Formats: sequence, C-alpha cells, structure tokens
Amino acid sequence: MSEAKAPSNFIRQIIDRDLAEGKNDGRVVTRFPPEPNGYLHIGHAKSICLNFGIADSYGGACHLRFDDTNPEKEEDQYIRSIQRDVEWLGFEWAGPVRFASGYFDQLHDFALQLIDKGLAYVDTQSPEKIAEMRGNFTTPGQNSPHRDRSVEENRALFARMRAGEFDEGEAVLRARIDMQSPNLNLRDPILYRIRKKAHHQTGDKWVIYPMYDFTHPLSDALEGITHSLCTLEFEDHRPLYDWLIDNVDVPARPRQYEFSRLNLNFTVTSKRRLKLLVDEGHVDGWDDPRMPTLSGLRRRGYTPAAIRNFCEALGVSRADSVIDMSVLEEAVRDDLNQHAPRAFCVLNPLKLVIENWPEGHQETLVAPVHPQDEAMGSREMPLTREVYIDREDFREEANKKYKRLVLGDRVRLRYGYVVRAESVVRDDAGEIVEIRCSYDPDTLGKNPENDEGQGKLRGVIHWVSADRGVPCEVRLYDRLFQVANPAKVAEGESFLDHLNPESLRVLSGCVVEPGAAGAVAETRFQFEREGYFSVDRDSTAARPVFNRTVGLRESWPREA
RNA sequence: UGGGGUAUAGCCAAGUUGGUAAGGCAGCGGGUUUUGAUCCCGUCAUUCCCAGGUUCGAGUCCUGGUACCCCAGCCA
Repeated sequence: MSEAKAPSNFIRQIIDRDLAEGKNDGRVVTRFPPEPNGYLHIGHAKSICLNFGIADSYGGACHLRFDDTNPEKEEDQYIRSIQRDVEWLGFEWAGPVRFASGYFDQLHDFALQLIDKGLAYVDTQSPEKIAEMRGNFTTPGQNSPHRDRSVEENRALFARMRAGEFDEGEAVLRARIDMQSPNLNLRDPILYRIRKKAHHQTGDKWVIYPMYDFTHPLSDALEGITHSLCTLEFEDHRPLYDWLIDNVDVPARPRQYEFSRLNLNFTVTSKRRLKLLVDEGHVDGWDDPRMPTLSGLRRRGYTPAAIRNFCEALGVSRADSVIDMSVLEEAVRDDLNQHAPRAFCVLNPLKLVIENWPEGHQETLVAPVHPQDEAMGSREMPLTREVYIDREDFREEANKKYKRLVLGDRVRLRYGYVVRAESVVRDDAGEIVEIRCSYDPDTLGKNPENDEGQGKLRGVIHWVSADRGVPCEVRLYDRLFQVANPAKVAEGESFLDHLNPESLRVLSGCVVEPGAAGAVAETRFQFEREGYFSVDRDSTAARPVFNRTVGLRESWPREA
C-alpha cells in the first residue's frame, strides 16, 4: 500500500476529458470547503486527499475555503483546528485561507441581480407558512402570495432586511424558480435569511446571511474553481447550483461532481454526534485518541502518511460503502512498521531474577533501532540481575506451540542471553510474584552449544531491566462503539447506548526501556511484540505516558 | 408516496467502442525470521442484485423487476 499511485477514478476521468477538450484553459482548480462548526474527521480526510491530491497531480490549485454562512454554529477555535489539521496532513492550499464571508459584498450584488431579473423576491410569510406552502414528496408546492412583487418592491424590502428593519423569521429572499418542481430544492429556495448575530469574521456588519445553496456555487465561480467536488447528498442541489451559475453574471463556469462519503464501522463520523460525545464528556475532548477526528487519530499515533495512504487505497466512487476499521489500522501498521523505532516496554511486569548473574553487575547490550533498517542506528539497553518480563510470557506448563518461557525450559531474552526458568516464588495468595532463572553466558548473539538434545529454543521474549527501566503508563484503546453501525438505533435508543465501556484501559504499572523514556509527545515507537505506541502529550520524562495506536497483527493459535 | 442515486468476493474497487472478471484489505496454505511482527511465495468470483431478451459472444446493450441510500432546515 505504500506509495500508492493515484488510481483512476471517475472524477479523474472527467478531468482528463475536460483537459482533452481544452476546457477551463487547461486549469484545474478544486477547493476544500469545511464549515467551521466542528473538528475535521477521517471522512473529511477523504475529501481533503481527493481535492488536494487532484490539484497536485494536475499541476492545479486547491483552495481552503471556510463555508461560514451560519454565525450561529461557527466558532473561531474550529477555524484554527481545521487549518492545523489540513497542514498536519501535509497539504498546502493555494493562496490565502479564504472565507465565503469574504464574498458577502459580492454575494449581495448577485442577489440584487436576481431581483432585478425578476428571479428573486422577498417573502414575508412566516417560516411555518413557507414550509407548508412548499408541499412535500407527493404534493406540489403553492406559490407564495409575495411571489409576484415588483422589482422595486423587492429591492426596497431586501434593503430593509439588510438594514435590520425585520426580525429573524420575518422575511427571507427567495429564488423564483418552480414551486411545482419534483425537486424540492427548486421550489423557490431561500437565498438569504435574517440572523441578528455577530459573525466571527464580519462582526456585526451583516444581519442577513446567505444560505449554502446560494453561497457555494457563486463562491466557486468567484474563485475560478473548475471542479467542485462534494458528497452524494448534494446531488439534488446540483440543478440549483447550475441555475445560479446560469442566472448570475459570474466570471467562471464551475461544475459540481459528487462522490460517496467515507463511512467507517464501529465509530461515528457526523459532526453532530462527535460534538455530543465531547459535550457530554463521553470522551476526553475532540482529540481523545478514540475519536475518529484527525486530531484524535494524531494523538492516537496515526501518521499523516498513514491517513493519506488509507484514503488513496479507498478509491473514489458513487456507491455507498462502509470501510472496515481494519483497513485504517493496516494503513498505520504499514507506515509505522517501516518508520517507527523499536523499543521494549513491559505492560504487565513479572520479575525475573537471574540467579547466576553477579549481584550489582550491569551489562550494556546493543540492539538495532530497526531490525530491517540499519540506517536507523542502534540503541543501548542495560541488562541487570533482575529484569521484568510480561506475565503473559510465562507459564508453568504449556504445549509446544507456546513460544515463550515455561518452567524448566529456555527462552531468549531478545538481543540478550538465553535463560532457563528454574523455579517460581509465590505470595501468600499463591500468585506467582517472581521467577528464578539461570542464564547461559555463552549465548549472546549465538545459539547455545551443548544443546543437550533439547531442540530449539521455545522463543524470544522482550524484557526491561528492573533497576534501569522507567515506570510508565500505557493507555490501551479499543473501538469506541460495540456495534458496527452505532448510528443505526432502535426506537427510543441513542447511539450513546452502544458506547463501548472498555474503549479505554489504563495500565499504570508498566516499565519501558530507559532509552525511550524521554521522548517528546507524538514520538512513535514499535514496542516489540506489543504494537505501535505514541507518546501522549500528558507524558513527562519522569512519568512517560504512551498511547497504543494499534497492536501488532497477531496470528497464533489461541489454544497454545 | 414524487424526485435523485447505487448494486462486481467478507470489506473497498477497476472494468469506458460488447471479446471471455485488475488491485488493495481480510482469509487460507507454505517459506524465511533473535518481534507469534515484517518480508517472500502460492491460493482466494465458471461469474458481476434478479428474471427475460438481443448477439457467435453480455459485468458491459434492451425490457421488466428487487434491494439499499439521499431529499420535505430560514443547517452545511
């Protein structure tokens, strides 16, 4: 999956054809248009990768434009987080950060044009009345009694709307299209509504705000966007998009194309639901490592490359789909396997005492940072008489499929010596608290001679010096929801009912090799035989905290 | 219910003038291995939602069905 070359998809084919026909003077300009009302999530990553990826490979440009036409839902903090996430993913937008609100003056002029052409009118009916008159799937709409107001009257009324002479809900500007249309979006859609709320960009300059349907196509045209890519649910809006482009004097002719959005199982990707998880405290914020937000995935340890490769591997189509979480996980493993330095960390420590190792003696062993990449250098690991191994790596008895330490048998301490478990020490409750073993001094970097006919070593396990290892915390994550499609709920249920109560498990008594203890936040490791981990921002040198990004792929008989 | 879409393997997805089903993930079998990882090799759709039809030949064309998704915000 690494370095996947952008595969063919229907959008690229459209662009190829446009280019062949000489459309748009050979320019390709796309845009990523988030509304700043939440954090970006993995679904947005697909759109980002598509839009920026296309601009890149066609030598075009991709704009970052905030679709900020609703001051009630939007906040400045989201603007900052969105920019940060796009940059983190590794994309660079062409020109300045743009805002639909930056076009409010021009948009207002476009509205005037429509009024003058008799294609827009001010409706002073109540919101309820307007909804009622719009009809429904089976019933055609009815014309508003205000539909045939004169241009002068509409001009005057619209000016009064802008001047704040109406309260919210008292008047709207509507396109004059077709109340009979089977497409509800064409039944005289609302273009402007009144919102007496300060806007994060324009302050209190406006009390009328343009709707998405009006703003989007015209903003695209103003920016010279050639291919306006959006998700399937906007398909029904395309006739309106085209109607506006055709009826307003704009400098360009953008085209909208729709693709299916990304769905991942065992999580939710809707800003509404994600915001609820945050607001009600079910997670630790937008960047909780269990969240499918880009900032959550980042804190979890995902790399930009992993996410980009993932999106590349998905493809782009118009079919509804749900991608298995395993595909995302495989994408990080693939990237981290190649690039993450290796380290040892014992998650559930069990003391192992090497009885024939001199008291107080310490030896420094050398191990590669990455066994398949010498260029990454080597690391030093102190070995002392007492070390910790994982409880899971020891059994008093086991069949031969168990490739770890068994009482009376031998195993290699990885990058160190071969040890034999001689006896166990128990506490009053009968639980094993210590393993006593012996080591073979002649097994560093080589297999034991005089094998006493005992066959091959059972296996290799990781370890950390008890004296030199650093106590640390490890946070293990599991899927946030217990069901594949949390959004699908029965009567009276909430998606929150499907939250996985064990999505976070904190292990506080772990021990990591000293060389990995001082790493700064977001440093990623492969803890050998355990998985991929990332230093959390809560981490300190004295008390490191690691997030498990994803486990190693495991394939061994559960019955061993 | 009117309109707009989509159906190719467990999950994605190529397939564009009809010429005999790419690739990835998952799975399965084997090899290498001081990580039960990685890596390597092999395997994995007689069939493309269903039923008819046209054709020497249909995932691709025609007819008729079926299933699922989106739309009735002064949200985007």
